Amino acid sequence: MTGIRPGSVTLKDLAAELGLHPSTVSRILHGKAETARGAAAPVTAQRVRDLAKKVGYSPDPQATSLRTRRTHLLGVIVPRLSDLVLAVMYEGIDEAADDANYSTFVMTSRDDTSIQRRKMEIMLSRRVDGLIIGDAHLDGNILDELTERKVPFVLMNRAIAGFASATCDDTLGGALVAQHLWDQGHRDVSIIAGEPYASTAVDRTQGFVSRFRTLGGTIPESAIVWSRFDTTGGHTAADSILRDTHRRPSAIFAVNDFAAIGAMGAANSHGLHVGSDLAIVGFNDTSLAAQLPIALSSVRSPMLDIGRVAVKLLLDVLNEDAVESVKLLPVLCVRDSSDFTWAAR
Amino acid sequence: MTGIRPGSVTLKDLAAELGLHPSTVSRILHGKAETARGAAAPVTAQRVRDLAKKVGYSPDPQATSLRTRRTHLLGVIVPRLSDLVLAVMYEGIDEAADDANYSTFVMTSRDDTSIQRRKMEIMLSRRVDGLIIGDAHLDGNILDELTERKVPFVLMNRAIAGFASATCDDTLGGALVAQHLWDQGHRDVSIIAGEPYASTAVDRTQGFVSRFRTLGGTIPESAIVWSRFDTTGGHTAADSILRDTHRRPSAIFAVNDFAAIGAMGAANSHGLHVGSDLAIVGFNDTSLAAQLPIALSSVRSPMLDIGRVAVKLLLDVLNEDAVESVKLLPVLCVRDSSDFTWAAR
DNA sequence: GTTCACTACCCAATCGTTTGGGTAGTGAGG
DNA sequence: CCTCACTACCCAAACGATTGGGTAGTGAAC
Repeated sequence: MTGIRPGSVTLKDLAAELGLHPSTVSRILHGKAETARGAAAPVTAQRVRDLAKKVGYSPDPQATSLRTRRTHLLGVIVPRLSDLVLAVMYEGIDEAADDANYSTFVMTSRDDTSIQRRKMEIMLSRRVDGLIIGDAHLDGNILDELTERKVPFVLMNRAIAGFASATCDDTLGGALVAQHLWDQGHRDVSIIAGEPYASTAVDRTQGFVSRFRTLGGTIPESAIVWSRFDTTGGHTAADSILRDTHRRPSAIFAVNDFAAIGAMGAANSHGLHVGSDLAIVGFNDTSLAAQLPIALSSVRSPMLDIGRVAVKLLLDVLNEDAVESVKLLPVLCVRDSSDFTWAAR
Repeated sequence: MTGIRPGSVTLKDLAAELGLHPSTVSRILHGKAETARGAAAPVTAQRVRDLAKKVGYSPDPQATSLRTRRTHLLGVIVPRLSDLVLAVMYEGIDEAADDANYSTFVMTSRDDTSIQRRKMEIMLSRRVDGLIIGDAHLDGNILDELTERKVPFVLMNRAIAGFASATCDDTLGGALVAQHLWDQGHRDVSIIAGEPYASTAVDRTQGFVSRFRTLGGTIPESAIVWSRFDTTGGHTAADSILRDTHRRPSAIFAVNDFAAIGAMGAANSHGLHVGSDLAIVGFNDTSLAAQLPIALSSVRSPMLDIGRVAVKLLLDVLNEDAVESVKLLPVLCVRDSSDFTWAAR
């Protein structure tokens, strides 16, 4: 690293220094093995590589992609990075992209479809090679448009039928919780279901409901409360559930840890002790769950891997390989917030 | 938006369509008012703009920056995005950058100086216009190197003497907590101090200690425990504090909300009720603090603004304006975890 | 002593913009 | 009529890399 700043030295400089033509230097430094072989004598090649390293040559990505029409840039769009779940997935993306020599742009949409559109256009105008979409809405009309415009993309976290995606098996995750709560003796349960436009919310809820019914339980429609994914959303939802005097559930399944934490707060203010008076189970097993004053049961979803897989899928799309959606397996982690046999009461 | 994909139509296409020269079109579309005036007749200018809009022309950023040597790209480096504090700051950056027509690259370093170096090189090789550094270590030797290489950069969140930074007034924040705990009657306090290489940790601790001593209190060295910034770090630190039978504090100040949450977990397992047996105060007032089963007192730091200010500072540096570090004001939010007058016991 | 196949290179166009420097044409002033 | 200052443009050379297509030179085979 002798160059004051990368970019100070160009291919032409190297060529001039060595008395070669820039094209020759280019082939040596960036060509595939075969091209490089044909391009220069081994000694010359070595001289070039040595000098390049010595002066800290690094190719100008702008120039390269102007010519090649490839930016080695991936666009990532998520609702928000202040949602730990998405942040962790993004860390997975970042790692995988880095390994594959790509860089990523990440933008946030706050789950607002017009912002979503705008940010996507920004990314496309930056000429990203492809898009990882982490904020897909179930009425995915933007996606059809992208397909038509031949923009390479894959979905992450949320799935939409007909598009390649990297997700957790949310239906199974919901089912695991239903089974657990049923086994613990809970017969009256409510669900804090999340946003109805997100497949994560819908699938987890649906997985829960269908398993619970299969086991012989009943879940009235009124027991399913849609909500935001954050703590205040969970608080509000739980509050409305607990205020209903007709039917007070013995357990609540929140499709997201933060909503679950909000629900814990609400339970508290209703004078209920989480764990003994009311069971609560979350989803994602974020790093907080186990550390809470009352440890939260949660379904662990492989967030980091979801991000990594999303990159892999997108790279496959870019290589025009066939791609299949990937559903990663969730694991239930039972903790104090739901580890209490209700039947024993 | 008629173009199938942005990038399909070029300046040359527009020019050909209108029977003009590309340079004329360029001046009309991208020139400053004065240049544009001299470049074309108002009618022509309007024709050009109309066509550009109609066919959805968007300039190729690669070509532009190849020529101008400006990428309109800002590099951001933070320890991790899965730390809510940094994630929120990044959202502030993203907003401000967007407003100023810049895009951002964000990379994570896990506070590892060698990764830090590597990621910075990646960003520089991408030719970012400047860097926002959110993971500065107090022994900031990388920074001297960057200065020497004439890389424009500013610091965020963590400050280092001699470099422009956007931070919270951490010393004051610490002092606020000291005052509060003292007023509540606490005389035996411990500090979960965070990582010693981070100015946030050091300044908050120092601000606390010096105010507490000014008030007449004593804080032995052994009452200050350095730790990681996350929940497990806080748990471990609190555990070691509470296990000490010689001296059990009535209050703990954790310089970070997550560490505070970990400390709550530890208090729990020691059979202490947070709020009445032990006061705990965190820092940053993340969105979780108020929602926890026992609401956490915390110092609110303007995280979003810190991000926004960082962008502003960096843009100033890029414009070669003089820049001054900015310290934003923290506000103490008292909640159940410390709202109990000790003196009344 | 041609022809042939290599080897080890060079040449020039190209990607899409920007920008310093022209230059025809027009109308006014002297 | 000539000069002068505009106006409204055009021209061409960059920026740094890539890539299809050369071409001199060498050694061997026929």
